[in-house]
Amino acid sequence: MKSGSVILELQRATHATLQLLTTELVDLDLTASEINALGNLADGVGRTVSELGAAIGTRPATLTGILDRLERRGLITRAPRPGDRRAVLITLTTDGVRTAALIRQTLDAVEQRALAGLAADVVQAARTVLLALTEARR
Amino acid sequence: MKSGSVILELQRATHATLQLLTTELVDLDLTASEINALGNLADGVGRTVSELGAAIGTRPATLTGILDRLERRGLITRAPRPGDRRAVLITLTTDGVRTAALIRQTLDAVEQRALAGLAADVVQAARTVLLALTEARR
DNA sequence: TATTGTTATACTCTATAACTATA
DNA sequence: TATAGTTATAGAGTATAACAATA
Repeated sequence: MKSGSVILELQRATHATLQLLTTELVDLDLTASEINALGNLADGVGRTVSELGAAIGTRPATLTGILDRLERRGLITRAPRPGDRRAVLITLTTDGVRTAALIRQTLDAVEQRALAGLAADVVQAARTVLLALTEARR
Repeated sequence: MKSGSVILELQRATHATLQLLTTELVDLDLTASEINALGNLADGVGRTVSELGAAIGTRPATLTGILDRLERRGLITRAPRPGDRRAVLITLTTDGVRTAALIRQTLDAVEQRALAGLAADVVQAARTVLLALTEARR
């Protein structure tokens, strides 16, 4: 065992699932990043640009363009955050809630299908490893 | 437990490790995709464009540009594959071997550092899940 | 005819730095 | 002065379709 690199396997899995997701959600006409953003907002909790950027791994400058398109399509709104007007709070619109729910649904379906044969503790172990890699520092 | 989506956590971990990697390897002046390609070629086994594309999750049309830059920098060579001259066999040059080795070394170091506290069977479980997600079909 | 890879096009993502507005 | 986000720019990744060479 223990042949390849976990990190290379990680990137492989990410590309594969991303491609599968955009294929299944092709009718929404959204990019992978847009799907990722909406998927993270799906819980209905508003987030600032920085917070969302940290969650999906994109810088604020990149996120601006993604949010521009989502806003233009009426899926999110941007508003200054009460208490600190420098920050921008991103919230799903009614349409956005519906779209995000569909994304989460598809996400869960893909996940269940892919991991159907695996024991719960195996999946839980994977979560632990993913979290450790996410928090890796130099 | 079991709050978020494994797939969203997967993408988060990928972004984080990718960013860490390019930071640690900034002296090589390579993009994430170039690092990914070289990391996959590091075992010294030649691969066709299709094979490498499948390994790193990019389409042949995308890979062409990545390979163009790696070839221009003298890290890989392209040659028709004996037996099927339609296919292009990608091989590391001497410089490429050295660079790929450094990448694998850094990859392993990041991985060891991040997963230091975790039991071997937890990491192995994560590999199983990553493989299952990589092979997910609709 | 089918397959492998490249090219062409248009759009999206990315990094960096400069900028605005708030704090 | 510092922070949050946007804008500007240039380069890289992406999907799709059309194409040449080979099978």
